[in-house]
Amino acid sequence: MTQLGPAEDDPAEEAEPVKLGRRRDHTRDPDILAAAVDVLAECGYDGMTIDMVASRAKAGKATLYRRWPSKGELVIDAVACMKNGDLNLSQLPDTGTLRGDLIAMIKPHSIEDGEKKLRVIAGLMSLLAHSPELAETARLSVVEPRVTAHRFLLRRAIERGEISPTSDVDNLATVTTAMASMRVLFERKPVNRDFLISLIDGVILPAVGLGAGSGADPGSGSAPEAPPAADPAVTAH
Amino acid sequence: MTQLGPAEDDPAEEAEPVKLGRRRDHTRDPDILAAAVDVLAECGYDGMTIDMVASRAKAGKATLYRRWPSKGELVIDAVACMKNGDLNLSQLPDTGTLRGDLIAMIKPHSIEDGEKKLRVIAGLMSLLAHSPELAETARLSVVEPRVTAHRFLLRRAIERGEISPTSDVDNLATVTTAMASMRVLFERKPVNRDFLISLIDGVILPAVGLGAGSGADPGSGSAPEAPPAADPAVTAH
DNA sequence: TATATACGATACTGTGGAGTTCCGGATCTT
DNA sequence: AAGATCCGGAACTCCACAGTATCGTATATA
Repeated sequence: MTQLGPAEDDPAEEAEPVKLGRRRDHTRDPDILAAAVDVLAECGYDGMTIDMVASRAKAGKATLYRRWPSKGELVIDAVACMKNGDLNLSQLPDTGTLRGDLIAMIKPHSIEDGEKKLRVIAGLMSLLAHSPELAETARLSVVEPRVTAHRFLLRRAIERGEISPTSDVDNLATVTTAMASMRVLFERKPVNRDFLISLIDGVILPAVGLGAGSGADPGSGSAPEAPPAADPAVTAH
Repeated sequence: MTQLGPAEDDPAEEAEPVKLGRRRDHTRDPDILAAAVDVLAECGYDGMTIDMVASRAKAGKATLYRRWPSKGELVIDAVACMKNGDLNLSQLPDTGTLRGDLIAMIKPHSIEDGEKKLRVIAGLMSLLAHSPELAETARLSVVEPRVTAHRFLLRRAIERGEISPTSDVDNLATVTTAMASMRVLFERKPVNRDFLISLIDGVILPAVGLGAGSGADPGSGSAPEAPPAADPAVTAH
């Protein structure tokens, strides 16, 4: 419904000229939505109270209800405003090799961001079953951008001739996000760099025929940074 | 804490001889726990009320509180009693090939069972962050048996010499469960036979060097049942 | 049959939180 | 300065649900 952003005016809402005293500000929206996301990540939907969000945003409870008709609507907006910024296809890494691209996508900020978003989703997962709208919003905000990014990198590797065009792009593009979700939600272990590299070298690359020999070091070592053996176009290092 | 089962007596509880009228029956426990699991799968932890469980089990609310001190304890027992039966390692399929074993694990009952258990976990996922005990119980009941089964099949394929001993067994054993979870919880699509086969032929087998040529049919076709090309020991068909 | 217990049903209490209302102060417009 | 509106704070109502208590009944022992 509502989109975040510093300030964005929907002209349809300004139809009738309001020129009295102060105009409709709703200038607290970003703070409130950010507070809602924080509380959701920590307490989940049912553990979150309107008072928590209000006090964390240093706002009055009435202010929230002036802006959103119910707790549910607020949460929908909060989830929607999590839609990722740092994953637009136009500025994904382009190192010349699939492995280089995948490694380059491992950024501490992105990992931390992803873990928090997963915790938010975990907090309202019981609602997703009964609210298709919220479920779709959550998917579009959290998993879809990451899967799309991976799919883009895989497709480019195919066009480059680096990997086979019969590779199962759709499934492979989802593997990393699925494994990270499993790790955060069920195993409660952090998604660190070593884990992601073990996925790349132990699952993704072998599955597209780029395995080092075949398969890889069963990821537990400290720094399995060594690139695979056979490589059609190694540009870096 | 409490384990399910048709009837199992903890001798420690029978210490003092109770020989009056009727003995401690608790004969309704299985019905109540099953009802709790059902309600959890449909409504989640916060959506579930004690009255729902009681009425679905055709029991009185007081009966539940005679047996469990609180809603939380009941839920812990309900989750614990979901621990799988049909996945003990001693009777996993043994077809002679990894692909045959993986395909043989696709059983409608097992899929349906798994989806329901995932829905239960989804319903109390927001609690897992604050209750390590419940989180571990859930993991042991739902994901651990499946991952262990896959790990067993992969290790056997290594011993058999069918796949490379450097295969990333731990990650690959988790892939199917992780992808199925993603599909059920986020994408809200059913885990059907075609999807699981596309995982086997598009991710697992290629990753261990058993891909058909390399990669497989990007799973959308109706019956991609054709086994891969090179195969060291084909016994079936 | 007499006794004691476990059970189902139902009424009850207490509490936490959603949503509402009101008010004083701050801020912008004119 | 005067007017109008938004905000933060705090009090309030209302309700759903956890947990308790009571009672009649069914069932098993003796």
